[in-house]
Amino acid sequence: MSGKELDPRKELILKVVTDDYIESAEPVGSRTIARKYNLGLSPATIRNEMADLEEIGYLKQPHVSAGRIPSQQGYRYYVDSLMKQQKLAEEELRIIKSYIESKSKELDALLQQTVKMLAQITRYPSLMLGPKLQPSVFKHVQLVPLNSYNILVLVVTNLGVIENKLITIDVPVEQGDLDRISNLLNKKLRGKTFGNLKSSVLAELKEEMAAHDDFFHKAICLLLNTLETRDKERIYLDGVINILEHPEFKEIEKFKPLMGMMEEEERLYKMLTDSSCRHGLRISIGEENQEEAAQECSIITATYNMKGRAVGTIGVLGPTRMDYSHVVAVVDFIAQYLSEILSEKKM
Amino acid sequence: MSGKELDPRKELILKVVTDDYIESAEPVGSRTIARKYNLGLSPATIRNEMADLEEIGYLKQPHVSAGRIPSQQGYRYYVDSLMKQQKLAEEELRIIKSYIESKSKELDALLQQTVKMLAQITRYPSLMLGPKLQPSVFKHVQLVPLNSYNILVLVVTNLGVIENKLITIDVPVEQGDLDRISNLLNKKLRGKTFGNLKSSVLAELKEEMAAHDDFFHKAICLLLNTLETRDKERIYLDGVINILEHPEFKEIEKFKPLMGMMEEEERLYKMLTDSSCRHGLRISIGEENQEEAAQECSIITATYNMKGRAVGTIGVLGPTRMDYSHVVAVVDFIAQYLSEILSEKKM
DNA sequence: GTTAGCACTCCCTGATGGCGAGTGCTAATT
DNA sequence: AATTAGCACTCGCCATCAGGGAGTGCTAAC
Repeated sequence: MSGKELDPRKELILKVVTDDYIESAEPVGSRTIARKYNLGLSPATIRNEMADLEEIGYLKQPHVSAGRIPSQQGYRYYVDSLMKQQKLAEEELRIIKSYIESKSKELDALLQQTVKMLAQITRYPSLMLGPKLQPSVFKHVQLVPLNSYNILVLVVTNLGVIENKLITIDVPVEQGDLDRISNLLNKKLRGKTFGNLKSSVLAELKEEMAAHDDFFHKAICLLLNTLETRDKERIYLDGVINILEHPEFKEIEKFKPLMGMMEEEERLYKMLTDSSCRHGLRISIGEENQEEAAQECSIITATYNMKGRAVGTIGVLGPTRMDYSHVVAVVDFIAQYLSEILSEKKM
Repeated sequence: MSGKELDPRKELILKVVTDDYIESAEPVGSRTIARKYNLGLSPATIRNEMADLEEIGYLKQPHVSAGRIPSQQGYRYYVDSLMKQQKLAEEELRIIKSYIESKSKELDALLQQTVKMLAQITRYPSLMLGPKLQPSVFKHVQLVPLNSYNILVLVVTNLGVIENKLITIDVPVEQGDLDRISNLLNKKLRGKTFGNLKSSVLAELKEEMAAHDDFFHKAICLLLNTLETRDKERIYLDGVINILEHPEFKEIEKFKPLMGMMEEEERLYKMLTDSSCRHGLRISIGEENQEEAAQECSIITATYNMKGRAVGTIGVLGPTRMDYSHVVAVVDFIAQYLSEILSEKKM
C-alpha cells in the first residue's frame, strides 16, 4: 500500500490537490479542481479518483463533507515523485549571495546572518547547526597567569579557533616557569597534526613530565582534556515568528509545544542531527520526525561542507503543508553556496 | 490627577481590585469584593468608591456592565504605594541559591542557568544582559601564525577573557620573528593597567615601532583596535513560552508583536538598558515602555554588580497584570545573590 | 470508463433569546 | 452625611436553531 506506483492520472490529481492545499490551506474539493485546473475531467471523475486515493492512504478528509487534504503518505509521495524541481528567481539568488558574501568576515556573524536570511526568504522558522570544525594542526599553546591561583590555558589550532580553560592551582607558580613550560610545549608540539599528537608526542611528553613538578602534570592533563572535549556546536535559530502566519497555528495551544521545543537547544540539536540520511538533503514529514512537538510539521535540512567534509546542517521548519519545492530549492542552494564560501576561507 | 494621595478606603479598594485581578485575570465587581474580602462594606458602597476611582483614572471598565480592572495609573499607584513587600519562601531561596552556586564554574553557563531559573520561578519570560566586563590589567599578548598569510592576535586580560582578531598580511613572516615581537610586547605590557597602557606605554611603543617593519606597525594598530572595540554584551532569554499561559495572549495576534521583539536582540537590549533609573530595581508598566510591542506588558529589571560596579541587568517580562510583588522579590534577590557570587569569582 | 443528477452530510454563519454578573441611581436607613 | 437596600438596565456569553454552501457518494445514463 505504500511503495506502489500510482497511475498517471492519480498522480496528477494527488499533485494538484497537494499544490492547491499548500497554497490555500483549505481542503480542496472536486469542483474546485475541475474549475481551477483544466484537466479535462469532470468533478465526478475527480471524486472517484480522490475516493481511490483516500482508500489507499494518500488523501484524507478532515470531515465527511469537506474536500481532501494530503495525508502524510501523500506528502511523502508528492515530495519523492511529483514535486517539480524549482529554480530560484534571479532576485532570490542575488539576495542570498549578497547576504552571505557581505558578511564573510566573522564566522559567527556570517552564520547568524545566513539563518536570518533563510527565514526571511522562506518565511518559515530556520535553524542551523554547526559548524563542527575539526582542527588538524596544532599551532600554539600558552599558559597565562591571571592571578596567583588561576592560570589560563590557551590552545590555538590552524582554524584560528581558540580553546581555553581555566585551571586553579594550589601553589603559586612564577611567570618565568610558565613561560618556560609554554616554550617547551610549543617546541614539541607546534606544527604537529592532532593525529600524531595524541598518540606519540603526548606519550613522550608524559614521560618527561614525570621529571617535572606537579603543576606541569596538571597542565598536560588539562591540555589533553581541552583537546578532547569539543564543545557542542552552536545552534542558530531565527524567524520563529513566521510560523504564526500559518493557520495551523492560529490556536495558541497548537503553537505551545513548538515554542517549548524551540527554547531547548538539546531538542533542536536532535532534530537537526536526526538519524536518517545524515548526508545532503533530507525531508522529514510529520510523524517521521522523532521530536514529538514537531509531528505536525515538516523539516527540510541540508548539510553544508568545508573542503568536502560535512561540518554542519541548515534547516527549515514548517507545517506539513509547507512549500516543499521552494524551500528545498532555497535550502539546497544556500547549503551549497555556504559550503563554497566556507571552503574558500583561509583556514 | 496623578500625584494625588488617595484616602485609605480608596487605597484599600484599589489594592483589593488589583490583587484580585492579578490573580484571576477577570474584571472584579463590587459583589465579589464584598463577599471575598471582609471589608465591612456593602457592594453599593464599594460601587461608589470604584466609580470614584474610575473617574480619577485608577480603574477602568472593559465594558459598561463588567467589573473594574486597574488602569496603567492604577498599577503604578499599586506598585509604588500599595503592594506589600513579599518575602521569598525558604523553598525558593533554596532553589535559587543552589542553581547559582552549582554552576559557578563557567560564567556563560552560570548566566544562562540563572535566566532559565528566573523564568521557571516566576513563570514569565526572563532576560538578562551582560555582564559588561571591564578588564583592567593586561596579561598577555600572543601572535600566532595560522598559515603564511594569516596571523591570529590574542590578547588576554585579567578577567581571563580573550580578545582575538585575525590579520592578513602580504608578506610572509617567520615564526621566529613573531615570537620575538610577542616577547617584546609582553615584556613591555605585562601587568600594566589599561589606563596606563593607552596613554603612555603605547605611545612609547609607537616610537619604537617606527624602527621596525611594516608588519609590526600593523600588529600594534590591531592591538589598539582590539582593545577599543568591545563587543556588545550578550543577551540571554528564556521562558518565552510562559507568557502563553496568560489569557491576555490567548489570541495569537496579541502574541505576535512580542515574539517579533524577542527575536531581535537590539530591541531587547534597548528595553533592558532603558533610560529611566539605570540603577537598581526598575518597574516599567504598559505604555511607560519605550518598546511598542511591550506596551501591554510590564517589565521588572534589576542591575547586578561585580565588586560594586553595575555590570548587567536581569529582568522579567509579563502582562501588565503580572504578579508584581512576587517578581520584584525574586528579581531583587537574584540580582543581589548573583552580584555576590560574581564578586567572589577570582578575577 | 465517464459524467450528470440527486440526496445527504456537515461545517459555518448569523440571528435569537435567556442567563448572569455587574452597574448606576434613588430612596430609605443609620 | 454616609451607607445601604432595591431595582431597572446593560451587555457579554452561551446555547440553540435555521439556512446556505461546499462537498461527497451513489446511481443511472451516456
